[in-house]
Amino acid sequence: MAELKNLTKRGENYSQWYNELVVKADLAEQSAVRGCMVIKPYGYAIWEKMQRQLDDMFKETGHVNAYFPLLIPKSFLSKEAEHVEGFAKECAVVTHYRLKNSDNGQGVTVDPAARLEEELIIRPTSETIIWNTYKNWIQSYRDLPILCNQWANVMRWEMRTRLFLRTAEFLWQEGHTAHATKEEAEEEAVKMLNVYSTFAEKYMAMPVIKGVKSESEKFAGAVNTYTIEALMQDGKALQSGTSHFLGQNFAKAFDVQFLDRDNSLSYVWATSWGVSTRLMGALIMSHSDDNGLVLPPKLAPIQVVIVPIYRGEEQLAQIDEKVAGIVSALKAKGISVKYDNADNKRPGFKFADYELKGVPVRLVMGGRDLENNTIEVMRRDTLEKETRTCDGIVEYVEQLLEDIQNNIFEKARKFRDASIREVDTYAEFKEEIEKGGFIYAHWDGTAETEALIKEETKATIRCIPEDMDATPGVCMVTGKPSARRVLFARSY
RNA sequence: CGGGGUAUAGCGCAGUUGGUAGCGCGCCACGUUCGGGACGUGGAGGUCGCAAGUUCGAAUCUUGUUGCCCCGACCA
Repeated sequence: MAELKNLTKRGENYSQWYNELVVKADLAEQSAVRGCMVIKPYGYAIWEKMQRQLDDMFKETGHVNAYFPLLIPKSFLSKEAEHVEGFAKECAVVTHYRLKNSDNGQGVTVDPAARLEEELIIRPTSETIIWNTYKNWIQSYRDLPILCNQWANVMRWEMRTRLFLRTAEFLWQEGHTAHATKEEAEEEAVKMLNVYSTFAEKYMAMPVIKGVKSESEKFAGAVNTYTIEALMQDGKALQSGTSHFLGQNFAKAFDVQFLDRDNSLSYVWATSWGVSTRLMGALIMSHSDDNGLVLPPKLAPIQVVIVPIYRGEEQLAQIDEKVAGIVSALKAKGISVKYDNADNKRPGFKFADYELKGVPVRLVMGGRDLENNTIEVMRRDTLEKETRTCDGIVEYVEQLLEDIQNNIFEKARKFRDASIREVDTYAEFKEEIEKGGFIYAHWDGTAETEALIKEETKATIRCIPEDMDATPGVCMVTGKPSARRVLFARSY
């Protein structure tokens, strides 16, 4: 059992608070392997719920799952110029295929005789290996579209890592689609971005801003990168999912052409899109409070926990019996419920522990309740407690879970909305960016200005948002014409 | 790769002028407890990161070395 007390307050040191929370709530821990993470059963249970929901949504939009190799020949990676440029600096490379006993008799060493003729790259993303494969799958327009997704691990050798937010190895899904027309591919990229934003808002209860990345922030090898950007409680933005319109870049790099209806040969149009275990970090930093995690009911592995308070085994037996009916009725409604009658922890400990773990609803039954046919109900989002009659408790809890889901979304949305400010001068921008949140300002559209702003303020263009005011103006830095305001923030 | 820390029990730490290892939490056993993080009694657990050196004697001093953490550069 983790040490539960003395979780750092959120305001003091957000970074430290986040780290402690992840560890103490039993979600994950640092592994012995550099930059890698062990996702513990409780954390993985949340990820599994995310996976299942996303997978359903992919299926509904016509996608199928497949699996491609972990290792990518070096030559594949270098076929698309921008792509290799973007990823080269963070690739782990396999150079040998055999070990041998060390000469000094201690342990094993890499056998120099077993050097690979061509090095293999541990995938940082799978576009190249997949397009090398799609080449063989596609001859005619009748083979299109291809709508594949894969659930996989990838590896990016990051300098500095943080649990869930940036680990050297991470789990994700990556969709890779091939289309006959540009329009269809663009539509696909937008469609999947919408799947992500729906998932974020409806399931994670996390409001997001949809938009397009600037030229310098887009994916290496993409024509356009669509993104959902969320705001964390410390005022920093988090890119939570991306969908790329790849144009014909990878088709040209891997020579994937198809014969159209009119017998003309053309290159295939592509998209790719992904979300990762980073969403776990997003979830944690969107809702948690000083008592620990706050999980949206739709993703909570345990939605309802029931704690008995008793004197003596006889009373416990009575409570067990009374609770059993409630448990089975809740389960019948598809609600996941845990009855914790372990006798080695006292109630107060259990209360604190389940709050730390973000369980949305807690029911408590003690001797008084047994006499009165009542039960205490506590909701995690507001920490409010009330004692209610047991009659109709199942329906009440069912409704309460829905209320909590909506409430934490609304709370996060209000926080996010209040953090978006329009700014017209660079001086004002510099001042406002210190306060965190999103700044909506005019920019002349050049990479130079963007780089200058990043250099001077550490703020980046998070996206050119889809649903926000798009009237022209003048750049806050250079005074040159600006097509529209864009969204700035400091980010993870 | 730069700058700053740190390394002693599973975790968090103390250890004075060099004298042979300690505290809290956790863990195990038993008992009493149980409406917001219980208590008592007993117990298990450490070649003090690693390697040399100084010394009668090193967790402590010297040199080397390695790991980890924080701050930058890089990024989902």
